[in-house]
Amino acid sequence: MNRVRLLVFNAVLNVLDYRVPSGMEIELGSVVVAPLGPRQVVGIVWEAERLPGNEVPESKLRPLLEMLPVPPIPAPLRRLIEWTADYYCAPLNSVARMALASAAALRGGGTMTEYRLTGIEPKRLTPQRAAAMDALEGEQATIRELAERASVSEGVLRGMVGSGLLEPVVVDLDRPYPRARADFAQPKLNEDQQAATDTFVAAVRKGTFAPFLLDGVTGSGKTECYFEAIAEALRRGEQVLVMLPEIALTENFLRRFEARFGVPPLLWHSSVKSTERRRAWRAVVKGEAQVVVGARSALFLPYAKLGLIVVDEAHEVSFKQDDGVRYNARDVAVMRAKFEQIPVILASATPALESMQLAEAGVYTKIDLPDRFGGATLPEIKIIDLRKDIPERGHWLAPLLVKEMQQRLERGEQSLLFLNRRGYAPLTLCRNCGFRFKCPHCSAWLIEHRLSRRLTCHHCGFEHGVPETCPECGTGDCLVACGPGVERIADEVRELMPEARIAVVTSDTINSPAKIAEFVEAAENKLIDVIVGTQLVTKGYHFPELTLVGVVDADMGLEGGDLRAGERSYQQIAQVAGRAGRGEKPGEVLIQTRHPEAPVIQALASGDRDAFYAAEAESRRDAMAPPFGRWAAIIISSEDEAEAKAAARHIGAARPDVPDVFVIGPAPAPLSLLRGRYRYRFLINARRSAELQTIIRGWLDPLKFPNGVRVAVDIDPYSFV
DNA sequence: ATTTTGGGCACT
DNA sequence: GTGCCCAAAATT
Repeated sequence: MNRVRLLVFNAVLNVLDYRVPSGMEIELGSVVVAPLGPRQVVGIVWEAERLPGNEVPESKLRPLLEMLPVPPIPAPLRRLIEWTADYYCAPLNSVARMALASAAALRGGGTMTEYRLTGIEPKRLTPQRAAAMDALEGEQATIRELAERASVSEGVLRGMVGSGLLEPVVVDLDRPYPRARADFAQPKLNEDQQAATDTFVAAVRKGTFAPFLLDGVTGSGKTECYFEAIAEALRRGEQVLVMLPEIALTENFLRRFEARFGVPPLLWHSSVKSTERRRAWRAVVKGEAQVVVGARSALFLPYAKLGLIVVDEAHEVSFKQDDGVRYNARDVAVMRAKFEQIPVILASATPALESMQLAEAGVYTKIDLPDRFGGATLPEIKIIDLRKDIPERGHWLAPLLVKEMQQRLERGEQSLLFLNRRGYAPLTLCRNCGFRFKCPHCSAWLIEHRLSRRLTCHHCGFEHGVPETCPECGTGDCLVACGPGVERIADEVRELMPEARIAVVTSDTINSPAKIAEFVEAAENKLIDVIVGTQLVTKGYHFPELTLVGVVDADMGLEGGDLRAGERSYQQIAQVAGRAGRGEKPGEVLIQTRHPEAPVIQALASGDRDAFYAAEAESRRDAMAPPFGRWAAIIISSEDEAEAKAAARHIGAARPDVPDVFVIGPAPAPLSLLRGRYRYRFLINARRSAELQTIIRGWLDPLKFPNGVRVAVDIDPYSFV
């Protein structure tokens, strides 16, 4: 090869031609450095169609500068990147970027200095040093990380190095990870689990594309089943990717994984520190990383020999990325398995309708785990009609629910209240003049947080202290909180049951692995009577003494006109209901609603899941929504409202006139101001047969926009915001 | 996205 | 002719 096409990491340029200098041994997928104008860029040697007669003349080609010492990006991953860019109407290089960790990781090698306690017992200690000694027992990390962990300044630690309390340790950046052992612990499986396991193990051995939908009720032991598939891949020396929807779920997963395989898996998500990221990336590339557990971004890593993909909680909406490249990691995972020719397991207690349809159509093999493990029974579900069983004024818990909670407290059992709303109250207003606290950067109210005494925007993170007087009319003591959040529900429980020990579980309070571990330990040791939590508590936890789940507001998720609102509510409530009665004692679930007749609520109460899926499928068919039709959104945004509006009109004027494609808009997006950007939106509905992506590309590609305007295409949108 | 270029224009 | 600003073109 003396001439190559290179996918360069530059915002608007994708594939450029370069000359290969003699002596440089490159192949497809090689990662190289190339000159671009006066600067240097990293690129991947790409196989791309070359239009005959349209070639860049030899004289314009500049030579590649350097080949980076990493294995080439394998062909199946290059095909996946192309498929993703094509399907989601995204630039090739922004997809490809997700396959590389950082520029530093590409260079590799080297060492760094970490520090640990020497074990010397000092005679006297300053309070800061004493705190550090306590917090850093058994820890080894960089000064910066240790300082963060011990909540002291870096200066304190440097002082401790000087007086010999901390010692430096030189660490190899690429040091290997401890090996997982496929047969570390023997699993105990019931008959259904064994059958599922046998199927998975056979599929891993066969090593061809095989998508599975592992459909098992909460508590049926799905994890144990796919652990055996992982074990088989490990025995064969293959790598495994496990995707979890939220970092918050990993703590529980890590413990179970370590119990089964003897070592923790590798973690890959956005908050993994850069040095660890780099080490993990290099281990992934060399095939040394055996099992990688991660969020969406772990999907595009260049595994050397991937043998299995598992997507746990596969129905979760957070697998849909809503910024940057808007892809659905669950769907892309299946495509990756296809290109890699390996099995993929989608596990869920409440599969997405799309997945169910694909299973029915025979595209996915459906594996059922109908019973709870160890003889535990599914909880009994009852509906509380809030129109009849009315909570006290200014309260949100119906008398019946309160009575049940009090019984649990007397029996020494635990209750869980679920409300998917952080903070104390979703709206604060002035009783005197009606002023409402609004985010200056978003069209949204500020949410009051009593724990941190701040008003916060949940979209952009804007924060404001709670003022004494109304900023509009100046009246004092006039601000009233409207509506409930988990903090307010916790207050209500405190008032009703003063002796109860209450834990508020939201991303505000449980925001680190240590805090999660602390909470889980407290709950397991019965140091908590009532858990009040957001969606954070709906999954993954197993508390044997938890026998009552109360859903504070089952109607909340149904507002907003989102296509998947019904399904999402069903999944969320079914998941949180699954937390009850996981031990020997049976569980009970109380669902508070103002619409007991709604299909979602009826399906939950009767336990008739099939009826719910059938009803949901019918309403999707009517809306021409997936899987019967297709939706896409185009979101236009700018810091300048007029500019955004003009760009939206510009796009509207060029709308395609194609049969089977219906364009709605432009209209201000539901959140018309988000993070300081004004937003307009088109919705596009198409028949399944329509070439939706081709039509959208043909529509938008010829258009030009001012610099400050961003135009984003969202194929199969989840959030209609 | 960033850098280079070239045209138009005021000023010397 | 020279410097400066801005828009347009190029980047392989």
